[in-house]
Amino acid sequence: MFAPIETRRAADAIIEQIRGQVAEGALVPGDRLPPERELAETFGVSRNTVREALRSLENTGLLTLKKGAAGGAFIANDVAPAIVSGFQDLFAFGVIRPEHLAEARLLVATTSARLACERASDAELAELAACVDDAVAAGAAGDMAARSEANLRFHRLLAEASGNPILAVLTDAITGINRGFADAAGSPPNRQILPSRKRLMACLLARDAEGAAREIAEQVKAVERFYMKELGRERRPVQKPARKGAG
Amino acid sequence: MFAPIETRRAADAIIEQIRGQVAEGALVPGDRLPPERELAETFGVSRNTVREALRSLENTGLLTLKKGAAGGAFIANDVAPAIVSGFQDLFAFGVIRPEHLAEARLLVATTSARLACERASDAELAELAACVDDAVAAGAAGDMAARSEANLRFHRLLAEASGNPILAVLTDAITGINRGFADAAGSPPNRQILPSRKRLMACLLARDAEGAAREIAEQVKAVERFYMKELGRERRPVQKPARKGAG
DNA sequence: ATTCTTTTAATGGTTCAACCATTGACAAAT
DNA sequence: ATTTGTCAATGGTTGAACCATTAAAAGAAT
Repeated sequence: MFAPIETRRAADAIIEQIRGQVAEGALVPGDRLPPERELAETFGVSRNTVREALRSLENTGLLTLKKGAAGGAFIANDVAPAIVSGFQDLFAFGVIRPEHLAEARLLVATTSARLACERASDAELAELAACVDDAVAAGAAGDMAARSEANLRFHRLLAEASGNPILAVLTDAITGINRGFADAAGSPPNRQILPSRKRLMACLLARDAEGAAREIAEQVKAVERFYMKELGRERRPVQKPARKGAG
Repeated sequence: MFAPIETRRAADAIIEQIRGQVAEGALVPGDRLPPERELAETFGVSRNTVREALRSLENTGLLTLKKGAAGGAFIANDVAPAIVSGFQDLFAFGVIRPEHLAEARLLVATTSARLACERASDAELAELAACVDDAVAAGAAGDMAARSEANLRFHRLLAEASGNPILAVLTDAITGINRGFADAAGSPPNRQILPSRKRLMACLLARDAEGAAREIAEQVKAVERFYMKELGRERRPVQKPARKGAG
């Protein structure tokens, strides 16, 4: 007979409206929203409420807030970082565990390699080759951090060369979590990685999809084994700290 | 000689601190944060600033804010929806396009099917079978919406049965975007889907990974073809609405 | 005229104090 | 034992005020 009343929070309604405009294409990257004071009047809420909405949207990468005279809230499609940190959160909560990550890395890397073989442009192949050279140079110079960065960048470039941005985002997400491992375990030896990279580049240039997939699969597995060994050696029991509040 | 000073926003610093506590495991799901007024005093900022931070974190699914006497900010690992809406945003911005989605769907579904063959428990297999039955019943009753939901749920269950939550999250993300297609294009005919589902279930029960992967791949491709045909028929030119503000 | 400096206005960032709305616990009445 | 009323804790919202930053306009010096 009577239906329960729904009371939405004002900020959530604002978020929804802005998201809706973006989804419809009425707001495209670069567009500027009215100033906060004006939005407050338009929505009939206080400026603080508008700010809560804008800040949340900025936090998800949908908006960029710039202060100053020509400032304001601008539509930005910098959403990938939010996805990456979302996966990081899932890892922090233990929903995603290292073995899941390893499996996903293998899947994403091999798929990227296959598709890159079919679709990579000459420019992308050149960039990949240059990335390998960077890793070689960094390794020769003893700069392990730079070498590690180059190796991670290689995965990113490979995913981009696949032509599917979903793979690129996933690579970022996996890399974002993996970076913690790399910091804790140190870098795997170059003598394993670099020859594999050379062979992989040869497969890419020859458009040998299965060969490329096999090559990067072996390399990914080798790196995983290295991490597991290193981290297993100095494994600490899972932190189970004192819980605060009313758990 | 002098380095540029960094002026961080107070709310961002608070977000980072809370995220850090979660990442360290000092805050686990269910834990309750101190009340906003207390947090404001602890951080030495105003309550509004605390709220901006808490609202952003709630928006990303890391916190749940409950009002009332025993209310407060609780740690929640309900992060998956944020990832899903992140992918939806990428689609809205045109970064992810339908062909990317189709490719990803194929990859995720076939991988899920393979892994589910190896790992699915009897209970999970039973749930999958029940889901197929639901779809059959809904189709027989003419409830297209329920049938569509059951079909989408099948993908979700299959991904869960793979044992890798990353696949489950990706399935949610892809489904979230695809739902728009389903609404626009209507439901594909049952006579295509259901026999395929039966064969797939047989493969799962027989632990025939390659057979299962092949089966769901064919079905996914068929559905994609259906959508492309339906949407191509009544294709509208990409909405290019009037741009607001200073683009 | 050109260049440098100053001023000004627009805008986000933050604070404060207050009040409302909801919720759950406890007490009181039945 | 059940209902009802009261109360305190807590998030939700408001409005006004002020600060900090930025870009553009105005003005001054050359």
